Amino acid sequence: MSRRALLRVAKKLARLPKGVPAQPHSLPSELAHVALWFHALSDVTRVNIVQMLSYRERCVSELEQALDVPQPLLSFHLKVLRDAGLIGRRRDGQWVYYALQDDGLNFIIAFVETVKPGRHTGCALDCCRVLLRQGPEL
Amino acid sequence: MSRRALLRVAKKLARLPKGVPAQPHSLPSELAHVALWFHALSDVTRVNIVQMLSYRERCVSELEQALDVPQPLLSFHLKVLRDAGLIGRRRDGQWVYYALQDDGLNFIIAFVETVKPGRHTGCALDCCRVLLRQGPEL
DNA sequence: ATGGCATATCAATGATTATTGATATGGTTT
DNA sequence: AAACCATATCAATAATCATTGATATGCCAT
Repeated sequence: MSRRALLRVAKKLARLPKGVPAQPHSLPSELAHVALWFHALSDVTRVNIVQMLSYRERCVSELEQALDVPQPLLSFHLKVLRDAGLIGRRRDGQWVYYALQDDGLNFIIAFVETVKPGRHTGCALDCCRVLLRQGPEL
Repeated sequence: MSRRALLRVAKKLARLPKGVPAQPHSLPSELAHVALWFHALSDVTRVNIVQMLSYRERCVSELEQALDVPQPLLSFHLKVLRDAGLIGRRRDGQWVYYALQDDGLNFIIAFVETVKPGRHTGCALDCCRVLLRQGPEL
C-alpha cells in the first residue's frame, strides 16, 4: 500500500464517529456457504418446492403437476436446492423422490439465531462452524 | 383449457405413483415475500453486513472501511436489506446508522422452523402469516 | 453562503441466473 | 430388442442482479 493511500485511510479512520472503533472483519469462506443456502431459497419456485416437500417426499412428476412448471426447469431448481444441501433424493423404480434434509435447514436457523441482536456471543459464525464441518460437501 | 389439454393432464394424473395424490398447491403472495427475505441474504457482502451489524449498529463509513466495499455499492446493498425489512436506520448528525431489525430475522426463523419435516402443522406459511400481517410494508 | 463530508440515487456496463426447447440417460413393459 | 416413460443435461436466449462512475442531497463548520 502506497504512503499516500495509507495516509488517506488514516485520515478516514480519524474521522469516524468517536467511541466506535472499526471492527476488524473476517471474510471466512463460511460466509459464502451461508449466502449459498439463502440463495437456494431466494426464488419463489424453490420456496414453493420446499413448502410442498415439507408435507412429505415428492417425485418430480407430482411437483411438475402441482406447481405447473416445465420439467427441465423443475430439474434445474431441484439441482440448486440439492447443491445447497437443502434436499436429497432417492430413486424408486422409474421415479425419483425428493425430500427435505434437516441439516441444511438447521444451518440456516443456527445462523439467523446467532446473528439476532441481544443473543450475540462472539463471532456470528462460531456457532455454525461445528455444524458446517460435518455439513454436506463443505 | 382445451379439451385436448384436459385429456393430456388427466392422462398424466392417472400415471402418478399410486397412493400419493397431488397436493393442491397454494401460491400465495406470501411466498414471494419469503423469497424476498432470502434473496436479501443471498449475497456474500450482505451476509457480511448482517454479521457486522449483529455486534452493534454501524454507520456507513464504518462498514465501508471494514468491508472494503465502495460506498455507492454499499448503499445499494443496504437498500436491499432495508427493503426486505431486515435492517433499519436512524440519522445522527452527518451519519446514518444501520441496525438489525428483529422482526425480519424472526420471520425467517419462523418459516424455516415450520417447514422442517416432522414439525409440520398444516400449511407451512400459516405460522408466518400472523407475523407477516404486522410486518414492514407487507 | 461557501466548502467539505456522509450518504443516496442514477445511468450504463458486466456478470449471474432463470427459462426454453432439444436431446440424452436410465428404468419398465411388451 | 423395441417402445415408452421419468428425469437429467445441454446450448441458447431472456431476465435479473451486482458493480462502477458520476452526480445529487443533506448536514455541518467556517
